Amino acid sequence: MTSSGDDVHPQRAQRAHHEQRDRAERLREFNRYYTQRVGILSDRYLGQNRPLSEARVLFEIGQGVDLRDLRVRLGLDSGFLSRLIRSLERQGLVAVGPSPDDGRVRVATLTDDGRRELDDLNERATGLANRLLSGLPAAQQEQLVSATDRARHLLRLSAIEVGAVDPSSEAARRCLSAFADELRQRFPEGFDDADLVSARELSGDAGALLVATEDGEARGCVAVRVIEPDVGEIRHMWVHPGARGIGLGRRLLHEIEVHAAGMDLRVLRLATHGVLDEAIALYRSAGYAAIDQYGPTPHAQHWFEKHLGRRPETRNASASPDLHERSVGLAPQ
Amino acid sequence: MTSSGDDVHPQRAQRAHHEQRDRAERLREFNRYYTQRVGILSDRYLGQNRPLSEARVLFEIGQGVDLRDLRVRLGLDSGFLSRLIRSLERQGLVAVGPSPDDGRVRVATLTDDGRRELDDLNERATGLANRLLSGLPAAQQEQLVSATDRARHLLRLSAIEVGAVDPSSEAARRCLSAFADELRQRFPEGFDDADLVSARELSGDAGALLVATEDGEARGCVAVRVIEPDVGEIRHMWVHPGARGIGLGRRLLHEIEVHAAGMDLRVLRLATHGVLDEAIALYRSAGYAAIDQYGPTPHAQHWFEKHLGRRPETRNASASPDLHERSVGLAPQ
DNA sequence: GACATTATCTGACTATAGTCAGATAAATTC
DNA sequence: GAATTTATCTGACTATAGTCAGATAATGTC
Repeated sequence: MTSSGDDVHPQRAQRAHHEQRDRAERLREFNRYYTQRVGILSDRYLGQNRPLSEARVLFEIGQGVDLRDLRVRLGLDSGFLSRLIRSLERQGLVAVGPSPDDGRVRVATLTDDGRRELDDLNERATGLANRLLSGLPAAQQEQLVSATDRARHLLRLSAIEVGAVDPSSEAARRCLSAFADELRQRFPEGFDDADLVSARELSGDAGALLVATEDGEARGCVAVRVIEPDVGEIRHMWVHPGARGIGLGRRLLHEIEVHAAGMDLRVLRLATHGVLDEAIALYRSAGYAAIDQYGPTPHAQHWFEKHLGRRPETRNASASPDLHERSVGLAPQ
Repeated sequence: MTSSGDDVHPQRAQRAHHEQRDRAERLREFNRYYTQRVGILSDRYLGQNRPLSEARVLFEIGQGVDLRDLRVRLGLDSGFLSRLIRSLERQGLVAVGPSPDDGRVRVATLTDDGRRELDDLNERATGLANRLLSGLPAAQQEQLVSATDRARHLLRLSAIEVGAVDPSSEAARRCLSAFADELRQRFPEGFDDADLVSARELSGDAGALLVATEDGEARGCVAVRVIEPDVGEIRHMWVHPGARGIGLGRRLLHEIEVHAAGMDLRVLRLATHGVLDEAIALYRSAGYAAIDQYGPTPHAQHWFEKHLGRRPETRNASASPDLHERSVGLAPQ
């Protein structure tokens, strides 16, 4: 599915394996330090006199929740949750009543006291975070939260699976129609579903469709279609609005390049609409060069091309950092 | 001690407060996501059939530890630890014996079985980290661990306290002598303690000495000395070898600038030796401009100067990101 | 309308994590 | 060398977190 060590040269494969092992150790080192020092933020320190599980439930209730949802979300045993809720009820922090939709389901809401308690909890958590930050000058505070933002985004990205799907499948069609819906809104001239590539053109040797899914939900797609011998065209690059800014576009582009290389394509072209600035910036930074119009490309004002090397991604760690950064696009998006 | 919101203009103070609040929320958001998704790395998933506390003890024993140290390091009740060790002993994973130095103290070591078990534990933890990373292409894996490295360094930096100390105190002298020891090794011509600024020149209106401490241990220092009306000289900038690469030099420079501004100094000068490249790079990126020699400065080949604005740090978030980055040094060190 | 399913609750358990008050023996202080 | 301190151990507790097997009532399926 993902191709981080797909390599024919044993030496390179060896090095890639080594690099990944080191990265795992770096991640573990972070985890050790973080849980030791910041575990405070989540741990019982927040609950003060309250068990952690009760505090967690209080956090999750918010505007009122089905106990059923709560159980699933927190992964709790139904008996355990029942008792937790009962205890919070006795403390006057939550009220439970039947759901209007389903008489079996019970809904928990915060009482005024409960809301106050939750505000307190939040206050304390933010206070702890602030105390942690206040040790640093503003510029370094900003660097710290930028780093944690970035890490959070990439952790989320790592939970998204990207893989080839049958373009005529229900999932594929749903994803493409969400893509079409968005283009309809963004293109001044509108967009017609007929401009989508047919399922036949994305199957077998003719092309491929990759779909990105997070917890089973489609979060983006990208397609490639053979337009000449050795030449493929990237189509339908789309990232769900709720998954933007985490590097999914860049990853999809990488994955489709790997897939295209696997189809023995040597050149990739693509056409894009002038209103899609963020896409244009992505293509440029991923090594695509502007070219003249190369064929019938509806809704397009910009055309790009990239020659795939033997390996679509240069992982040349021994080269200068600058070169590396440019070639694989380490620059922030 | 630290100056992140030291501001005379109420409006600016307001905004600074707002910014810090937002940063706290970003940190909390990271914490929520991280503990939920990666808590796996540290949590009971590692211990498999073993309670978390036993697994933690197993991790910490390593080459053999005093139970006394272990108790302090893990913050455990002595009775509790005693029972944990007893349980691991019964499982044949650790052996305990008396300490050769102190008959009261007991030392725990891993048996062969214990070592195997620890290897297993480590294997599993690295495997989990790898599984997490393997969802990403190599370039984005690298971005992720770079972000966590950076976050770890800055979290550590936030635990370091920087403050003015009496330059004739024991702590100050120890720190300065560590500084002098290092210069003796790095300067081809050697270094004489007589070249250190006297305590008198760093006291009262004449100057100041800031020391950075982590868990009570000195990790660096920096001094300022008034050399002309309105003009101060930065001296004795030093970061402990074990605390390099986390941004402490930059922070010390910032703190001394704030301190100098508080002494109504308007210009800061400094002189540095040619072999200290990393220091020279720091001064440049913090807005210091090279100048001609300005006075008797032993062991120096480079001279720098910076004019302090009313506020030594521009926190001008509304300016272009590029400008901001340049002025406060967001560039990686 | 019989039957299966689902959401919650209750009672009875267990495991883990810890706390606290002495007891004991070695080391340190005076 | 007596008194104090320190490191560990033991026994007796408590709190938290969780599991599991039914019981009950509302819903969905046929």
